[in-house]
Amino acid sequence: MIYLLEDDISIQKFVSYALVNSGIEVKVFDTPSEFYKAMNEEMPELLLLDIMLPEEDGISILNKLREREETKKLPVIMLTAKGTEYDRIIGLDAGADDYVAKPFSVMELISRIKAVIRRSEMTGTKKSESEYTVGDVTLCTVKHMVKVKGEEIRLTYKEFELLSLLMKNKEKVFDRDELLVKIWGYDFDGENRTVDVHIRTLRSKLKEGGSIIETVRGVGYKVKG
Amino acid sequence: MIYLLEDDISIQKFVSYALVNSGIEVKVFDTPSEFYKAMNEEMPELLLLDIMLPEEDGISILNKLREREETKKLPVIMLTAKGTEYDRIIGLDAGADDYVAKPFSVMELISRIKAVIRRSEMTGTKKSESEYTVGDVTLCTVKHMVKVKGEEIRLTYKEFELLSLLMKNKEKVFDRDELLVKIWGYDFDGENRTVDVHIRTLRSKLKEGGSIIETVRGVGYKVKG
DNA sequence: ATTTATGTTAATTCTATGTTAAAAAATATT
DNA sequence: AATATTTTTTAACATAGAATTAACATAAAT
Repeated sequence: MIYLLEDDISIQKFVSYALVNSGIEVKVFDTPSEFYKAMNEEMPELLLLDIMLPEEDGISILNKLREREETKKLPVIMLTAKGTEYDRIIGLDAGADDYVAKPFSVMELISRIKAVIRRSEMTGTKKSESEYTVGDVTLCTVKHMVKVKGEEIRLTYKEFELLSLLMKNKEKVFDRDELLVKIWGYDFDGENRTVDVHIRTLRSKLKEGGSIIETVRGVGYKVKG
Repeated sequence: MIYLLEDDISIQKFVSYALVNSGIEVKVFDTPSEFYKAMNEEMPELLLLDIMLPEEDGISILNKLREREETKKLPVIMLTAKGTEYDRIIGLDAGADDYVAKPFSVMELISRIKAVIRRSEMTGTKKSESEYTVGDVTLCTVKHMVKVKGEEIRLTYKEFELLSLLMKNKEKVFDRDELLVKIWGYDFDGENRTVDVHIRTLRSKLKEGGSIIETVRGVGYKVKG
């Protein structure tokens, strides 16, 4: 779950659309007060924080977060308007994990988000959330590495994303179009049999471990539970 | 029950004809106001929403639906005119579950509808909606899996669809032609005894559980309640 | 007892997926 | 910038598995 604190509606929509379609859950807040309320109920994995906001400045919000023990290490990406705001941040900033200048592309944002989360998983103590094991196969999102019976397996980006999505949702069946949208992105318009080929290389690279990936004929693929 | 909000009469006819013939109930609305009224009375399983509408834009309707808690997760498929509208959607959209460009084929629409419903069953927290149990038999649409007394049973696509339809409507008798239309599609032109063979393999795969499927002589089949 | 509907089986046909290799695209290297 | 390397995608072909048919068996209804 990611929180987005942003008052510009068109950016809200753009970001939430992009993220949801990449399989990332988002909650959007217009105002700092709404955001603070939600923070007391559920902590997000990451915060996308606009600098210019009603009520309270983004930098001030970030400062407050960094003061409190619970939120000190919350990954934060700042959304900044190009040029104008950048200089100001440098002087005042209490340390966001990354900055993305508007306007930004979907792909850029997603890859930044993933990178920040990966880094923070590394630092943070919750090992539980970064490691998944099914049968002989262990996947570690932090190290971007997969092991089968202790042996390291080199996977490419797409292979890793695919295995990771399936393993994080073991038992759940994904149809090919769903996989394309979540991993390739909503704007990919290629053959959906591309998925099959990746499944094939995955299975073969995983060797004995490849059997955790099951074909559900007429539907798609899943990892057995 | 599916709702279709669409002002173009020829598309209304085309879609409702196609769906009704595939055993899917549809209610058609010309205008947003009629649609909103109906939404207060009965929630559909899914909404087919045209983008270009009188009174109010389809995207604006979708946004409103996504704001309200009751309709936040309503599966929505947008009907778009080819090319022209697509770009616009991407920027503004609050997240439809799928898009189908006009003109579309019946088969495509139906398979998209089924996929979206399956996926949405998965996401929703109501486990009740993705799991059905009758006697010793439990069916889970998300995992595409059936268990009898805890033991996993491997079913093929048609077998699964058949059992799933019967279990979701337990006690209701389906005649063979009805089953053919709902599972095989309106354009299947084969023997209706094909159903018998599938029932046979189902019963035998389900072992003791097979007894939940009853023959109603002279009519068809049902799952007992 | 005869007819009719359904159960059962196995051969045939069809389809989805597996598999491979080459082309295209992206990245790295010189 | 040019070249080499790796990754991704496409397309073609092979194969396993599922769907369908047809024939025969059995049980229910009249």
